Amino acid sequence: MPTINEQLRELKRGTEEILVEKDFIERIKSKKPLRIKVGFDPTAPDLHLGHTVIINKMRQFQEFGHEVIFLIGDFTGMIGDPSGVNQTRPVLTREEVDENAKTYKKQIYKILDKDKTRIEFNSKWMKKITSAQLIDIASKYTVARMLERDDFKQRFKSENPISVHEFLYPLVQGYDSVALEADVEMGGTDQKFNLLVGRHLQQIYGQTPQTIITLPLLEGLDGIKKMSKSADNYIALNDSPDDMFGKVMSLSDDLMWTYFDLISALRLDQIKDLKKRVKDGENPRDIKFILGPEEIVTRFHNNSAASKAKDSFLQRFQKGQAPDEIKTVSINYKDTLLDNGKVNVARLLLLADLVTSLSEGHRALKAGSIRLEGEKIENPELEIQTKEKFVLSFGKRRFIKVKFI
RNA sequence: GGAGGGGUACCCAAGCGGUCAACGGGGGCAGACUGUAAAUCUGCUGGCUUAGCCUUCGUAGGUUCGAAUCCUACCCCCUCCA
Repeated sequence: MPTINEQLRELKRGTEEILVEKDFIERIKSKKPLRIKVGFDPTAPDLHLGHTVIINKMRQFQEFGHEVIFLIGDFTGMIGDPSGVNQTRPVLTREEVDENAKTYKKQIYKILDKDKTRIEFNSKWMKKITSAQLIDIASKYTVARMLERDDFKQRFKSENPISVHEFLYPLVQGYDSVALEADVEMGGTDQKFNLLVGRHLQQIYGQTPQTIITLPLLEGLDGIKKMSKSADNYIALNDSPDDMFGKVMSLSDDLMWTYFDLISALRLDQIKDLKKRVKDGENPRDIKFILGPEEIVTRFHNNSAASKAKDSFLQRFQKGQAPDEIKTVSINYKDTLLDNGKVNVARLLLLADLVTSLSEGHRALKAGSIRLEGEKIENPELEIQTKEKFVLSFGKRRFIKVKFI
C-alpha cells in the first residue's frame, strides 16, 4: 500500500483543480475509504478517449481502496441538456437506458475494476421525489447564482433561450451527491459549476460538502473543441485498430503532447525525454508512433492489433498502396439501371456507398478524387463494365471493393 | 396583457420583387504540398434521368408574368413595459 503522500501525489497528477484541497488531504489522511462519484450521460454510450481521462482517475481511486460510483444520469438525461436550441431530446425508454448501461459496462471495464465499481442510476431516487420536494430543492438555489454558470450567462447575454427546466439539471446533479452522500465528485472543468451546486446542497441537507476535483478536457482531433461525438473529433474506445491509429497520426504535432500529458501511462520524465528528442531533430511522426500503437491501440485492443495497424498504415500512406483489407460491397446488377451490362461511374459510387448522392459523385469526379483500380477517372459519363471486381477509391483514405451479384 | 425586434442551407450571417440554389465567414470533403501531419494555396459544399429540370429561405395561404423578398393568418425565439 502506497503511503498517504504517494497517494496524494498520484491522485493530484493531471487534475485541474481540487476544491477544497486542504479538506481533501484531510480526507485522504483519515484513511477511510472515500465515496467517489462521477456522473455520465445515459445517451452517449460510445466512450471516447476524452472520457478516459476521468475514468483513469477513477481507476486510481479504486487502486487506493476507495469506493467508485459510476453514476448514470438517466433521470437528468430525461430533463435533457438542450444547449442546442429547440432540440427536444428524445426521452429514452427504460430499455434503451439499460441497453446503454450495458454498453457502458462493456467499455469501462477495460479500465475500471469490475468488482470495485458500483453502478447507480439517479432515477432510483429521483423518481421517488415528489413535486413538493423538487420545489423544496429548487428553493435552495437562486436564479442569480444559476446565471453565474458560464453557458447560462452567455446565453442570457446573447439573448438565446434558457428554459426553466434547465435550471433543474445542476440541481438534480447536486442532489445526487446528497442522495449518495458523496465524499468526492469528479468532472471535467466544464462541470465545475454543477459540482459546486452539489457542495451547496449537501451543506444545506446537513452533510459535509464533497470535495470536487476537476480534470482538464481533452481536446478533440481538431485541436480546438473538446473531444465529443457531436463534434465528430473523437477517438472511440470501440474504434477499430486501424481507425484508432489513423486518428492518432492525424493529430498535429503540438496537440500530440496534450494527449501524452492527459492519457499516456508514461511518467512525466519519460514524456519530457520524448520532447527533447523532437527538439533534437527526431521526426515527430516517430514519436507519434509511440502514442498511437504503443500507448493507445495496445491499451484498448492488444499488441498484435497495434503492430498490424501500424504496418497497414505504412503500406497505405508511405508506399501509397491500397490497404490489404478493403471492405467489399456487393451490388445487384438490377440496381445499375443500364441494360448493357454497364454502369455509370457516378451511380457506381453511390451504389458503393462512397458518396451519399449522385450529385456528390459528379462533384467528386469533377474534382478528380476518384480512382478505379488506381486509375483516376474524371468523366462522369463513363460507363463501366460490370463483370469484374473493382477497387474504387475516393481520396486517399476511402477504399471500397465492389462485387457484382 | 401591451410595445418592439427576429426566424435564411451543417453553424454564423447577408439579401428585402426578377440577374438567387441564394454574397461572406466557419465547419466539412477533395486536390497540391507533406510526415495521412499542422500551416498555406486551389476547387467543391440541395437533389435529379446533370448544357436541362425539380425542391428549398419558420408553417399555411394570397398578390404578381415572376417572391427569400409584398400581403394575411398561424407557430416559435428575444428584449422592454405591466
